[in-house]
Amino acid sequence: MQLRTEFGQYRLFLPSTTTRMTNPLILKLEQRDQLSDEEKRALENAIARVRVVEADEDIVREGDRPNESSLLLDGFAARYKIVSNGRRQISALHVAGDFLDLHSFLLKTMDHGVLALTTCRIATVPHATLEKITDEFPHLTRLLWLNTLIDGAIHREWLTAMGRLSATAHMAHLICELYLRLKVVGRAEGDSVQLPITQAELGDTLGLSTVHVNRVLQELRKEGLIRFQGDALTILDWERLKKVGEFTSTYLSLQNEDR
Amino acid sequence: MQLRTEFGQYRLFLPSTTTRMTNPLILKLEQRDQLSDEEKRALENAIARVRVVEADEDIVREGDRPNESSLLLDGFAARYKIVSNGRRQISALHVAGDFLDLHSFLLKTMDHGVLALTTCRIATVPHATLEKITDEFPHLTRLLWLNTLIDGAIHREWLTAMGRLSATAHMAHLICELYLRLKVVGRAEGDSVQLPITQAELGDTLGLSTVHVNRVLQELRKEGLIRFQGDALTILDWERLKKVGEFTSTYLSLQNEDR
DNA sequence: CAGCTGCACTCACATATGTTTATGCTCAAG
DNA sequence: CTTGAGCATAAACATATGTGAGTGCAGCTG
Repeated sequence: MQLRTEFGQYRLFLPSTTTRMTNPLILKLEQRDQLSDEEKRALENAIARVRVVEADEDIVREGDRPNESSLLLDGFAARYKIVSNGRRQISALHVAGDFLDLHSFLLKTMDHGVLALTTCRIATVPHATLEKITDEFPHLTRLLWLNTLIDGAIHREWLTAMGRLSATAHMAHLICELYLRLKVVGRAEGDSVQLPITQAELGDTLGLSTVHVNRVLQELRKEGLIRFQGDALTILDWERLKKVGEFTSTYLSLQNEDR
Repeated sequence: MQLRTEFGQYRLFLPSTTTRMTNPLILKLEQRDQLSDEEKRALENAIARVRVVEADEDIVREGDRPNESSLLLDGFAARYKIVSNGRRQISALHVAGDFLDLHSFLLKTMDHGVLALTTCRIATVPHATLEKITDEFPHLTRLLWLNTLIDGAIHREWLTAMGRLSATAHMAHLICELYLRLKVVGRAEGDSVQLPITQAELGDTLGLSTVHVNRVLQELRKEGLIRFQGDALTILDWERLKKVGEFTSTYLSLQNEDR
């Protein structure tokens, strides 16, 4: 099966029965480096409480100065900004295991909002706890930093796709990325993932109109690259999809290394 | 003078005679938080050597795994990526005081190249030294982290501008940003900055063709918002330029806060 | 001072993507 | 069983931006 090759090299540690129970952040970090038991405990203990946010509600608002950061345990969320004529741009899509606003720990003021695309389970980590972690756990601090660096790498990749790829290629690129990111946190089943995102939301992500999103998706379907009905996205031809989207996964840092 | 209001609130510490001598990174960090003498010394000592890279040469290449990070002391540099048809996208522009690849400390493999747009003076900081700093100076570590977070915030802002603003607004936005960033490190003289960037490079930054960059610049000139001859960029009407570019400076974190 | 070279700038024309408006699903609510 | 909301889809038309080809200037270089 085509996907085998892509994933063989990442050596995913995904005991399929337990993944949904494991803290997806730990799952994600362990993909990139070793975590000591003490570090894992520090992370688990950092969670002050867990809350649920319903779809289409704001998780954080632009202008907020939160004193805690939100870790997404389950669901899909988006960082977004509204510009003058009411148009919206989504600058990041988040899946289980992602910190939604870890940067607010140091940036202080939110320069964008974060929205729940689906019902979201969210763990909150007080900034005071993060400060304590940075004082006491240098290695864990580096891994949290790494987390934000990967966000940055994804932003750069999106910029490139947005500026220099066709709408079709851009969409293919995004699909490749989301598929891999979901896979890493145990949210893929074979070649399929649940992707509960409307075409309008995809448009706001890619900087396209909904009409054009629709055209582009149909092209990818017609080419036999994907199936996408309801929430179920299936990759039909990974290699060709990668090629169309000019996708290489380097920027996701899916390698386990000492950091 | 119009600019007074915008800058009054940032309380810049810029003894104009000394700025060019001071390490611009320290200048930049002190805009955002207090640095102890010990921290400043640690930063100064982190510099292993200073090198000069000529215009149009690569500073780091895609695929590299550097064991040191480059701090730009003087000049202009760009992070870029080439896509299949030879088109190039610039995902970041860097000025004095910016780390060009601080992220390579933790990401390990460069997923993009960094290019000197002009002759660049570059200080190199070994990753081993950065690791030592993260082990011994938690607060300084947070400030370095902050540095990469601001890069991320700029990426998000560019994404929004690229996806949802017109070419003209996008250009205005970029000009506002560059002006402020140069001002913070003492590279502005009144309403003017030296901006030695060609229209082709601006195109690669904004995701536009050179022809359209030219059209857009002429529009901004015709509107009386800027003057831009040779390398000299002058802001003629800051308030209107901000409005056209829908620019707000929050994302640059120009506030001094405890971090 | 002749001849390049790199850039800014132009014009005519091409096209990818946006806009507007409408239709028809599907699914939940009544 | 009907209604309505939210989406995906469609077709016709509009436009912002790209493409290709060329001009002219300024500053090097020999």
